[in-house]
Amino acid sequence: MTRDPLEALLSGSVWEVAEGLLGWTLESTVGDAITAVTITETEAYAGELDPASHAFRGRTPRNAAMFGSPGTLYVYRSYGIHWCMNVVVGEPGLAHAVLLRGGEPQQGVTVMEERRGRATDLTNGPGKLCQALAVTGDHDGLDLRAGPIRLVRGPGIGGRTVQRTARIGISKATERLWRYVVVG
DNA sequence: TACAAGATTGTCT
DNA sequence: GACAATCTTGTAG
Repeated sequence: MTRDPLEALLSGSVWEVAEGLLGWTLESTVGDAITAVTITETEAYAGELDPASHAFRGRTPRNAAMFGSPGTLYVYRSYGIHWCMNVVVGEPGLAHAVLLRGGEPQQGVTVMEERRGRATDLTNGPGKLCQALAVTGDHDGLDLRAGPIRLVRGPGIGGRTVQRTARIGISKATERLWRYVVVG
């Protein structure tokens, strides 16, 4: 069988994927512009096993995409204002997902600056990342292999270390070190 | 039917 | 460092 690196990555556990996604490229082809970032910050959410996950209390119209197949994009609205995106992992119905929290601008920086309305802090946060790449609820449930939002093998983390820390912005299960960050 | 809380960000002091 | 903006979900009456 083919050795598609994305398939190989997605076949792992949600924690393996969260760490393995660091250094990958997230490419967006929304509109006429192509924008891409190198992923440097992720968090693991283990569905119904995880009190901090949206899927903990079962399936709802909002989180339905999380119960789909591995490689599905799950986009949700945060605080009614921002969008945040996840990569679905594991068997369908498991609702495991990796939250993409941040990255380094790699392509289409000018477009990202226009979308963000500023030239600093373009992609160092979940909501900012989605705005810079023009990811919205319209992309919820899409396949990350097909686009317009795609995951492709990136330059890697260049020998830098990966740090594991507590997750951010949640009030439950904060003792679990399920956040992965590239140092530097 | 009403209300509180949330995987955030930007602005003001 | 503190607070407002704004929408979806879950729970209570």
